[in-house]
Amino acid sequence: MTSLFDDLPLPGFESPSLGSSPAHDEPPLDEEPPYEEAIPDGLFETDLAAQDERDAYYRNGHARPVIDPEQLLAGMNDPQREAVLHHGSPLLIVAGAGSGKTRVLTHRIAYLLAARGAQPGEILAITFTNKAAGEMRERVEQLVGPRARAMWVSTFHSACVRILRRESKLLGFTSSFSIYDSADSQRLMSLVCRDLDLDPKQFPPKSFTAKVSNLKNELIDEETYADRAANPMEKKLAEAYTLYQRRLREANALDFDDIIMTTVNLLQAFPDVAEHYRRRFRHILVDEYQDTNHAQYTLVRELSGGALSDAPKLTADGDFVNPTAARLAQISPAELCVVGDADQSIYAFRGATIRNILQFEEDYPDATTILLEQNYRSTQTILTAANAVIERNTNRRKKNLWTAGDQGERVVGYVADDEHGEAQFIADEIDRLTDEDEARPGDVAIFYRTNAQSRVFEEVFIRVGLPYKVVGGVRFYERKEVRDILAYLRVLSNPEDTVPLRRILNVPKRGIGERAEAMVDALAARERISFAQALQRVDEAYGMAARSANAVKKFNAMMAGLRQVVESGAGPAAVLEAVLEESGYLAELQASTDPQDETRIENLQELASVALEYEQDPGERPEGEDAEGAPPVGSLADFLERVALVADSDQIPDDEEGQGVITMMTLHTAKGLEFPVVFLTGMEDGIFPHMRALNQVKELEEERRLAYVGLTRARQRLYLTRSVLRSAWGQPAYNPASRFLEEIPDTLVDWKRTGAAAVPPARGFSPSSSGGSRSYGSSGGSARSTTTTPQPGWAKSARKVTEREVVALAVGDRVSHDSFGLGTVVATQGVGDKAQATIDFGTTGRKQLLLRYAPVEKL
DNA sequence: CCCAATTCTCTTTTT
DNA sequence: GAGAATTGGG
Repeated sequence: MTSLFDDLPLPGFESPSLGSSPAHDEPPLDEEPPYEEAIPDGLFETDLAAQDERDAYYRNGHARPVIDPEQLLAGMNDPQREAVLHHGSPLLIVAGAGSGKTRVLTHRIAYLLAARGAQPGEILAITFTNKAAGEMRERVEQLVGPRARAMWVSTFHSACVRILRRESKLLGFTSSFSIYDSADSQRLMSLVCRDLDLDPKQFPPKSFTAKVSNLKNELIDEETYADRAANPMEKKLAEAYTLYQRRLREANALDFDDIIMTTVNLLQAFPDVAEHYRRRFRHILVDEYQDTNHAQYTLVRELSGGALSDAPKLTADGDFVNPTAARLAQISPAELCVVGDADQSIYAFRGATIRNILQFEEDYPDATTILLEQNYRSTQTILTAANAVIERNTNRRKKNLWTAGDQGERVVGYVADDEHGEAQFIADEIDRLTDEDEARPGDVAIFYRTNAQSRVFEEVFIRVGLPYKVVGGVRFYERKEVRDILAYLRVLSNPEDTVPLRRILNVPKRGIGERAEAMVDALAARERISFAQALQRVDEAYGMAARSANAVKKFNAMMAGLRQVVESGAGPAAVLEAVLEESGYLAELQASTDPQDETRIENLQELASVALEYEQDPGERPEGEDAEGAPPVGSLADFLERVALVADSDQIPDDEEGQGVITMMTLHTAKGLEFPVVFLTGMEDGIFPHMRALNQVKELEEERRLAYVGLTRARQRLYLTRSVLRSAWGQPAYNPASRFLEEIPDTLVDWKRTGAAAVPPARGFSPSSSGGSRSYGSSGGSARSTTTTPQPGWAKSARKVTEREVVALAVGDRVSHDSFGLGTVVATQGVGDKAQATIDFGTTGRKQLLLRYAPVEKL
């Protein structure tokens, strides 16, 4: 079957048209499809139905398959060719940015099928996002035809879900288990902490959630952790972890991290299951290997076998521990091919470990490494800039990207007075590029470090009328109203699932307050029944007001009615409609006068149309054993599973016909993509690199890799912008230039504007409003406006600061303090009489000072 | 006992 | 500036 989400159109996007392979990585492959006569027998079934299917397939615009192995190698450089041909030992492809790794991967798969007799069912290809999986499948399909559909090309998470659904009985849950996303996990952990009477100040549920996630990524289960917990904090965490897991189990649910960890446990605990998958998957390919965490690493190892540490387990007598283990040891390892680039590892914060790639050779002693350094994407100028930045990282395998192409234009730099000026410059520049036919909106991408930075761009772009799309941020599926309605569907699909049940209990308001809920909870605990069952027995709840009990009964009746709708065989769209009506949710929104509720209704309509499109085209039925345990195609459960694992990057607009839209996203989301024109914004110390990374070498290096990823996304034009003044969570702050800017050789950058006009306001901020933020040096772009020049936020407060002059400080300034002595400014915050500075006084330590009162002097 | 207004706290990045 | 926790009003 296709990867889980291939056919699910995402809100706000045209359905991707099949066959329009986004231009990526490489010069286009052979335009001319091979001859049909050349297709050997067996590539397609020969009966008539299959013939019809094949004809329809080609009429739909698919290229004819390439079956000539020689053609698969045409136009490749030597290392690429070697990577496609290699066989016999584990293969590590170190693929620099833009070096054609997707092409190598897809052609390798095609080659396995065409020339090495591999069956599609023997292939497992793993990527990190559904979009990447979909693209890979599509491109392989273009090469080898529809037989590619029997391959598993999917994300770690969907592949594991598939395995788990099939084997769920072994693990004691049903195949219809729910998947908790991070918001669900968060909520569940909050409930757990409350049950354990933990002081949220001392033991914040949020950090517990993060810690549990880390433990799972390290494959440490709750029992193991409980045994080793030493200090009070760890003991509490162990308690919470244990209860959290129990609650998940009771709800027949798994969280994101469980999906991987449980699959690993399954393979390790049941050798016959491991044997099954090892016999099945003879070729395992992993993309973005540098982003695998320990759990994912182990998963690959268990699936493929053959790692050094994977020696068969023997008893003291030298016998295999059991017959299955003996058989397992005899299965030759799968051919493992991993592709990655340590320089692009940007997910260490969630447990990815570079170790996996750096030590691949140690784990697999007979491994071969192939290095791809030739870049087919960017100009040499861009590559030189990127190389210069990444070279600052230590402990890194040397790698030098180069291109046979042009030098290209210089990188453009711009320093704005504030973030509005930055956005305005970018808008003007895009205007110019499109007017002069240098680029279409769809060619342009804007990257930033944090999602919050997108807002200003949106404001300006709306005003000047530039078409854009923000990828990520408050995601569609994380909007409150969408989650509320999905929670109804989840309860209908899995009645014991407590987290969504409690979410909807009083949404919309129906008179079941906190107290009533707590009483139901108490009843559940007393009777040792689930929350759902306790709801059905409200009458037994102690101390429940009659009014509340009635409200609960009304709720029960409403849910029973909805359940009937489900049992009558209605599809997800129809059920969703019934929920909107019967719950009163839609009515409440319609009655509201809050203009925000109108967008909420639109979002729900969007959700309804997603459901409808799913219902009309629910995708293909998995074949044979792949279907085992999976929810029936078209069912509510299947629909929910598809929406549960959607990622930001799955929503990136495909390069459609026409002008396209400007794409805005975080640097993390940008990985794996490329655009002719790229704006890297917010190049300021404290923004990028992020404040929290400034003081730690390791984190700073990860930020630098992130910068490297950003720089190497650009094909032809690269812009680097920063702003002198920027409002961050309420208060304005001055940030110095990003250190990454200084790491790029001067000669490569053409500064269109430097910070000259933007010296931080002089001492005391004498508020001549033209001082700090003048109108932008816009050069007659059609769409510009001075009205949005922010009335300097500090002007008002600055007026009060007349009695005493506030020292204007910037990061790096040396100061002297009357009692603390000499120090260095490490951060500044706020402006006017609220201006603060964090100052490092060496042995005295670090102090945060309100400058209005602090006796400091700038040196 | 429930709800609405008010006051706080956050924000890196994500499957 | 938004979302959650908290407090006072009904």
